[in-house]
Amino acid sequence: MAATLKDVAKMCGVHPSTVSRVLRNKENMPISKETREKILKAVNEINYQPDQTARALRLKKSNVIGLIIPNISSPYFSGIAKTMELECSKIGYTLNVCDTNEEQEKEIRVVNDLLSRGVDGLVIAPVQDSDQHIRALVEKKFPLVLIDRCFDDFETNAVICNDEDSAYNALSILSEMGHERIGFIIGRPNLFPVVKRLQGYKKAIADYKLNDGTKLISGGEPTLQSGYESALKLLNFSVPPTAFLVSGSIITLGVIKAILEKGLSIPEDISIIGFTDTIYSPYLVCPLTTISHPVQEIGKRAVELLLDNINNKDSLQFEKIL
Amino acid sequence: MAATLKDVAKMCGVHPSTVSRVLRNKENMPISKETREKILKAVNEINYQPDQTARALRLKKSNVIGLIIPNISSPYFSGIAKTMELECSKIGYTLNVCDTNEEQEKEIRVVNDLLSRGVDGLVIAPVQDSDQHIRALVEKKFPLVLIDRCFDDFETNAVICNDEDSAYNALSILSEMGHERIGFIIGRPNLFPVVKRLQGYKKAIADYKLNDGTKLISGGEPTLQSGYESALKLLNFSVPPTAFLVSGSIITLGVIKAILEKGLSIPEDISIIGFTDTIYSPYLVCPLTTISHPVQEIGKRAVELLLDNINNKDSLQFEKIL
DNA sequence: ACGATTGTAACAAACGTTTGCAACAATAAA
DNA sequence: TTTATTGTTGCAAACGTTTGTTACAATCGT
Repeated sequence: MAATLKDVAKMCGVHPSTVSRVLRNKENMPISKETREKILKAVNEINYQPDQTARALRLKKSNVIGLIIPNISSPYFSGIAKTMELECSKIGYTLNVCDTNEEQEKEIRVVNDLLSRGVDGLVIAPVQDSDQHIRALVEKKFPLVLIDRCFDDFETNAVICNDEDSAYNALSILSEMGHERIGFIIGRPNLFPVVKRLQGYKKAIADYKLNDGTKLISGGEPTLQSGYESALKLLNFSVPPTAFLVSGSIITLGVIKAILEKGLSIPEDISIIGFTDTIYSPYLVCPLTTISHPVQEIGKRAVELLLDNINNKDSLQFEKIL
Repeated sequence: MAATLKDVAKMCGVHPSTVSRVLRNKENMPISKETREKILKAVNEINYQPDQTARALRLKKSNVIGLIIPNISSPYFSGIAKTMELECSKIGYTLNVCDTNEEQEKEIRVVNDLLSRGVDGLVIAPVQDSDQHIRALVEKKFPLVLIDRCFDDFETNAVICNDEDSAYNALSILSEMGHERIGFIIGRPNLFPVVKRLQGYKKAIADYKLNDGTKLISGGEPTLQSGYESALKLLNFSVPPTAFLVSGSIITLGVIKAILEKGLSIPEDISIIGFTDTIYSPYLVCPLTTISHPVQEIGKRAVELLLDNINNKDSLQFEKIL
C-alpha cells in the first residue's frame, strides 16, 4: 500500500539503508550531498512516511505513552487527558487514552494490551480494588506515573493532590462561618483521595470540636442517585447538618437535588463545599464553593515525570502538588 | 524483556512456528495433543503475551481504530469517545483517541501519525477548514467514518444528527409559545452542524414569518466570552429578541451570563433552547430546554459502520440518525 | 609508486511474528 | 517389501525498519 524505504531506494538506485541513514541523519556515517538530495527529493515526491510499526519493532521504542483512566467522560479526567495529549504532542509523543470504566478487570486487560503494544510508559489513575499488576510494573521498573490516586503501602511515581489539607481547610472555613454540624457525602469510600479527604474531615471535626459526636458521613456510590439518597438520609436526622462537604461532581448534583426537595435553599439554609471540577459550577442553581483540582498542572507534571522516568530508568521520586 | 515465541519454543523443545500455530490454532495444520498441552502449559507458566507490534507488522492489521475529535474535554465528544471505547473493547479492538484541539494543521498531523501506526480504520469529527486529506482517505478507500460533521460536496460514511430539523422544531415550539423575535447565537459558522442549524432556523423564520426581517444571528467563536458578547449585542437592540436558540454548551453559559446581567430572568423574560449535551443542564441557574444528541447511539453506530467498512472494503453508505 | 587513510555506500542481521512449503516419521495400502 | 498416505513438525522467508560491519573507491602521505 504505502511507500516503503525500499521503494524510495529503488527510485534512487541506492540501498534502503542509505535512505534510512539520510532520514535519521547520522553523523557517524557521512553521505554525499548528491545522494542525500536525490533521496530527499524522492521522499517528498512520493510522500514517504516511515512505518512506525516496523520502526517500533526494530527500535523497541514506540513514542507512545498510555493514559489509563476510570472514566473519560468525567470532566476531571478528560481535562487531564486533554492537557496530557497537548504536552505529549509537543514533544513528539502520541498519547493513547484508555477507559477502564472503573472496572478492575478491565484495567488489568488494558494494561496488558498497552504493554504488548509496546508503549514507552504508562500514566494510570487506578481503580483501587487490587494492586498486584501495578506492583508488578514498578518491580519491573517499567516507567509509570500514578495520578489522582495512589497506594499507601508501596512507592511509585505519582502526581496527586493534597486532598487531606483541602478537606481540612474547607471545614475550617465552614466552622468560621458558624457551622457546627457538617456532613460529608462521599463516593466510593476506598479511593485514595476519598480516604484522604475523610482523614482531613475527621481531623477538622476533632480540632474544631464539631458535630457533637454524631456521625454525619454517608455515601457509597459515585452516582447522582447515591448522592441524593445520602444527603436525604442526613437531612432527615432530628438535628440535621447545616453544611455539607461533598466529594464528587455528580454526587454534588444529587446533594443539591435533595436539599432543594426538602424546601431548603442554598446557601441561606445550608452551605455546600464540593470537590468538583467543571466550568458549569458558577452557573448552577446555587452559588457553589468548590475545591478544584488543577487539571493542566496534573497533566503537565505527569508527562514530565514519566518522561524523566523513561529516559533514565532508575530515578524514583514521590511528588505531590496541591 | 518480555517473553517471546522463541523463549516458549525453547522451553518446550519445539520450533517457534509450532507455538504460533498452537496459539492461533489453525485447523489446516494439525498438532498433536501432547505438544499442544506442553506448549499451553509453558505459555501460562511464563505468562507469554504476543508482541502486538510484531504481529501488526506481519499481518498488516493492528486491531486498533483511531478516533479523532476536536476537543476531548467537551462532554459531547468525550461521551462519544467513551461509548466507542466500550464498543471497541467488546469486539477486541483498541481505540486510540486523539485530540486535534480544533486545529486543522494538527488534525492532518494526527491522521498521518495514526496511518503510519497502522490503524485499521478512522473515525473523525473533522475541523472543517480544509478537506483534501479526508478526500485522499476516501479515494484510497481507507476505512473511514465521519461523525457530527461531514462535507456536502463529497460522499463518505458518516453518522450525523439531523440538526436542520432540530433547529426548525425548536423554532416552531418557540413560535407556538408566542415568541416573534428569536435570536440565534452560534459558534464557528463554517461547521457542518452549525450550517444545518442555520438552515433550519432560516427556514422556520420564513415559514412562521418571524423576526420582522431583522437579522438576529450573531456569534463566531465557540467560547463563553463570544456567547456573552453576541447575546449582549442582540439584547442591546431597540427591540431585542424574546427568545434565543443557542448552538453550543459553553456558548450557552455566555448567553445566560449576558441575560442575567441585563437584569432579565429566564424563562420569564426570555426563553432559551440550546444545543448542548451535559448532565448539568437540569441544575443550571435557569431551567433550560435542550436539544441533546444521543452520544451512545452515535458512538455505537460509528464503530458498527467502520467495522463493516474494514471487513468489506467496498461498501459505501450514507447514514443519518437523529 | 605503494601502502595507509579517508569518504561513501552496500550487505546482512536483527526485532517477533506468521505461514507456505518441505521433511520426516508412522501408518495404510498394494 | 515397496509405495502411497497421513499426521506432525521444522525451515525459511517475509513484514519495514535500523545499524554494525564490510567493501570499494579515491585521496593522501611518504
